[in-house]
Amino acid sequence: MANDVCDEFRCSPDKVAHWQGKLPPLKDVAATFKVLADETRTSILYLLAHEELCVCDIAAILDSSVSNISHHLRLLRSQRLVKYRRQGKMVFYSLDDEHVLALIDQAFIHVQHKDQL
Amino acid sequence: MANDVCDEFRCSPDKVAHWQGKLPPLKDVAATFKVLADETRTSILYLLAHEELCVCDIAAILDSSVSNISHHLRLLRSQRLVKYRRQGKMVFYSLDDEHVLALIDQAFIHVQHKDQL
DNA sequence: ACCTCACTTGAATGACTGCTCAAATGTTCA
DNA sequence: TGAACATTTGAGCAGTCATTCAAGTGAGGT
Repeated sequence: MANDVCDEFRCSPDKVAHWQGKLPPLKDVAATFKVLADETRTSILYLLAHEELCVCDIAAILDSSVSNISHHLRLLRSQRLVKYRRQGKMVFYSLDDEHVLALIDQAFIHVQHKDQL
Repeated sequence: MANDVCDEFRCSPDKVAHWQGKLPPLKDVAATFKVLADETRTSILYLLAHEELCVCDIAAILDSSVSNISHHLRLLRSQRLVKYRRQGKMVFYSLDDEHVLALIDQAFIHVQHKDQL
């Protein structure tokens, strides 16, 4: 006889019932965050936000291998976050979706808010 | 003698030199995205954005185990994304940082923008 | 044609992550 | 005190991920 039951009938049946099938498709949202959840990739996006760069440039700036950067760019392409352009032997990458910048900025705000505690 | 060298002196030395030590600390930003990069956790945040819930409620709604949800809540707490309040035997969780909602909304926008291609 | 170079791709490996089970905490009630 | 219950915690396991290495494309120059 408690106000907040959590036995047999599982917690608050009303709340549970209220949410049945009402959750939006957060799978894709999580997938988007998954691509951003890597320092190398956020760095690439940060760089491309300022200027168009070739794979070799990015690798040199981030002090990583060309192969590794190429793998990451492949992931970013799969989520339509970056686009590329061939010029001779080189491939230049740039941002495909400006929304991503807003995402990164927002994350920055959170980090600052978290640290000032 | 090409305009866009990418040998010996590594691509465009000017661009590379320009970015030396100028990258902001994106490690924390990536860490924030890492916490959001899981459907269960984004679902938890989405739920808590609407109402305060106990662990048992969340587990029932998301059709997962209490133990699993508790593990995820621990992660969310470590990033100061949720806060908790004890009431008797139960622990009620709620959002600690409203900024996160803006992040999730922004990710939603990107997903929609990505799909309409 | 051939060689060179920028980049991509695939396999292999070590590290990390999400989930589950079992045991431990902490709170309420008898 | 002791039993019952909501939650936490730790260990273990399977799957995923980031990085490296080696081989494969594709374009330019000779």
